[in-house]
Amino acid sequence: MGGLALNERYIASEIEAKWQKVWAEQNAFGSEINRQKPEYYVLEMFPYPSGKLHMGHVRNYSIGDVFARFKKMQGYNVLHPMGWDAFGMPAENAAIKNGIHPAKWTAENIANMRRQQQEMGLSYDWEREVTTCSPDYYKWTEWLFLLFYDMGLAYKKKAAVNWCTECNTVLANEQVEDGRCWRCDSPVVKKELEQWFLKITQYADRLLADLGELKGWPERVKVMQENWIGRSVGAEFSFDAPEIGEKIAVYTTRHDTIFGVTYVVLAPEHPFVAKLTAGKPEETAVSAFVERVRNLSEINRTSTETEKEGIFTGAYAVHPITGEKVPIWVANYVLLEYGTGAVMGVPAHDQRDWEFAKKYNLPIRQVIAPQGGHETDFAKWTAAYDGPGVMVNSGKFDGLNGETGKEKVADWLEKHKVGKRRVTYRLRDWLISRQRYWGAPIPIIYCDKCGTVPVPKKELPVLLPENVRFDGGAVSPLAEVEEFINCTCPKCGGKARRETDTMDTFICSSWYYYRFTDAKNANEPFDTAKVNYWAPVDHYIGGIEHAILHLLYSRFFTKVLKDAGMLNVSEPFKNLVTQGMVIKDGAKMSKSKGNVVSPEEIIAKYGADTARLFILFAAPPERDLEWSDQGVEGASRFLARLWRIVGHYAPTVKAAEKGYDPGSLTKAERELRRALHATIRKVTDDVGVRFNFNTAISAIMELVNAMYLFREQVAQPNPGLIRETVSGLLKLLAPFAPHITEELWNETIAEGSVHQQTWPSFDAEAIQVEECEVVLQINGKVRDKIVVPVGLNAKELEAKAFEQERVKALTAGKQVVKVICVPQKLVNIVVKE
RNA sequence: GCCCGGGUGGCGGAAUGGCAGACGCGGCAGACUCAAAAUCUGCUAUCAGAGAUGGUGUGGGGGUUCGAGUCCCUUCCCGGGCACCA
Repeated sequence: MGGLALNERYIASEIEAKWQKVWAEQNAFGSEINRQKPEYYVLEMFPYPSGKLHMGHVRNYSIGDVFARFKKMQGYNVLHPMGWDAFGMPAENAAIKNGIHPAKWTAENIANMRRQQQEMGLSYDWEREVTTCSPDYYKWTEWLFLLFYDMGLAYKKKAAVNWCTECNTVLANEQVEDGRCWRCDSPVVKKELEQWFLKITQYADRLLADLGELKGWPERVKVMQENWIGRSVGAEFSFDAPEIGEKIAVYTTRHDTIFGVTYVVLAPEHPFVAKLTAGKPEETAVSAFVERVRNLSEINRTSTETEKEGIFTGAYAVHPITGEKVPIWVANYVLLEYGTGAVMGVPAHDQRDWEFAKKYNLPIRQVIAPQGGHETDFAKWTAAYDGPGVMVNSGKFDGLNGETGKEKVADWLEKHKVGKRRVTYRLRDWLISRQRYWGAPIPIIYCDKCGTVPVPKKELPVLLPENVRFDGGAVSPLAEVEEFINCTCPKCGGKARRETDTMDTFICSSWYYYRFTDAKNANEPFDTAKVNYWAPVDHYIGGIEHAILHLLYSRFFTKVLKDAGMLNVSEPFKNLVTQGMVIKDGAKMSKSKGNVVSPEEIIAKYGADTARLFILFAAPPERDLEWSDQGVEGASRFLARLWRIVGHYAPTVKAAEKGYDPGSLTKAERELRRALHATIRKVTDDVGVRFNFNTAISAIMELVNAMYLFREQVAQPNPGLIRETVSGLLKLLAPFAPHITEELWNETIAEGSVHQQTWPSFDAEAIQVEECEVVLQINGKVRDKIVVPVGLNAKELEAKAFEQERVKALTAGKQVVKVICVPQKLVNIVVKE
């Protein structure tokens, strides 16, 4: 041994801090545009600065770091930045609870988490760090809001919106889960408020269509987005309501059942309800019903369990084709926000309508003859039939197949100008106003004379005032700051008021990955040439919880920015990895369950390399990962094993000349060389193509095992081969365990940094084996194995198989029906008794 | 209800239609040691058998194939998403 550190035990803490310092001093992971190299942008979803890292973060960053380091070694110009999604409720809650200003609380948390990330040995370009709550960032968030405003994509409207009673703010649809707030889980109620929206619905078709381009996204994320956008193709047409001189528009996807309409239903909030009942005996009862439904919580209102309830308005509508008079009802199962807020009731062919009609004794009329084994006797039906079939009782449309019928009915509606084809989306516009302090101010001014006036771009940013009161009240803190509210109108110079709502923090995170490409630009959000060099993000890694939220918003932003000419990509993230959760004892780690393992403690005890290696080895990235203390021990043991074997060979490597004659190797040496090159091939494929790190690591473990066996067998190995093996091994492991490999590299090869090396390539000739084992099967069961020269063809192999004693014995006296020979693999002999 | 995942040893997990269980954990044994730890080596799906060996085995049932964890049909269980969206 060389009398170096390698004589001693592997102690992670001694080497990790040393190399982290060296890398920082050398700015080893800095990035700049270099058109001589292909670029590669690796990004992990930036965190909310909650205060300290949890295991989910460790997993997220470990995965990203492997990609970044691997691509860099492969010769790519890698961008791998990190930043902070720093606006949001927790900072404000801390202010209310502990009296710390959100800015201070956030800054302290960032400092701590950044330190923890550095202790993980992550290869970030810290020069590009962005913090969304910093004025030089949110200036551009405000600027982008104005861009949307100028493009007609930001508007204010009064609407019944989701209000979280706990957070005291409104929420977007995407942020309500099962009628509860996505962040604090408290019930959401509807509130009628005037709020700012972004017109994401205008991009619904493109957001849906372009999902097809995202070959590198997990199927389930695409499906979730598809469901969320919820495209449906149908028709809109009107029933005359002669009593009030209006037309009631309805939307349906089943216009082939139009002759089955026996009533029309309005949503309780529909504007015609009051008009239709005015002065009628039903008026009092209807308005009481409407009032009762409107006061229901979101959970009760939208549950499928809730019984269908309704009430007759006393008014009638005229069927556009038959001229028939049908009653107009109001019911709780019709939603104002979707379609036209009114539906046609076809109880025979819609289960909701069926239940409703049964309950209120409304007529049920069959207009579709079922196909495919369904009960054809209408009198025996116990539920609506919504399957395919042929139109009946439908006048001149009788006999048409439903699908054809839809087209004919739509043609008829369009020809007679009572309706038209229409595509509807479930997606709603994005509500972005938040009645909170800790967010980017919406740069809008209200003037009594000029109305709504955008803040001129040269006056940005609208800064958050520092001195505000945090009392947790229902009013946003900004609404109580007179100096903030009072301003002059940019148009007329008169007295005016500022908007006091701030923006949803998902706005800040919808464009941060573009800011990284030009993080310090003081004149615009980012330079177009720079963004076009790096974008899109080649590999994005984050949690599945953003399958819709952040990932949908970011896709929307990207399309708008493209339309604005600011960049030339239409999708932000080329490949997406949605990592699984880190669980322990069968449940997600959480304080309430008491099963939290602290990354800080693990790193202190075993080192960052062990933590990273374990978490990458224990499961493939997409799957949930069960935490195992013993598994961590195993990872640590492997690194110590690596340390010892490389330590053993360190003097050999140092004394070795570069290069050797492969022809001079002994059999055992050839075998080691084969193992090395096979490992290079496998790791390259697992990391670069399959994104499976656990199998890559197991392959490296096998190589180390092979080296131990080799050491037992060969006392005086070829030094050149040993050098090649140690060098290759360290390079392969470098992306996973960057510190120990750097240390060992420095103690053996000692040329620069292992992380600056070129990724090894395998030698096809080295992987060639002279002999291989072939399985001999009789009727598909393995009966023997033989070792044969690789070159044997099927015929030779078959002959060889029949020479075997066992084969002779087992086929004796039997008729050989067929023989399947797969060279280098197997021989299957099919025999008959 | 609809749509995605997923069910493989004691555990985490491997297997381009070709030896199921790589690698790791755990367990057992041997070497080293006065002894232990650490380390190194070997064994470790299950049943029968002293062993050679044979049978069984990837949630269940059926199918395609010389050959199925892998493909097809069907069914059960677990996880997730959407859901009064007309």
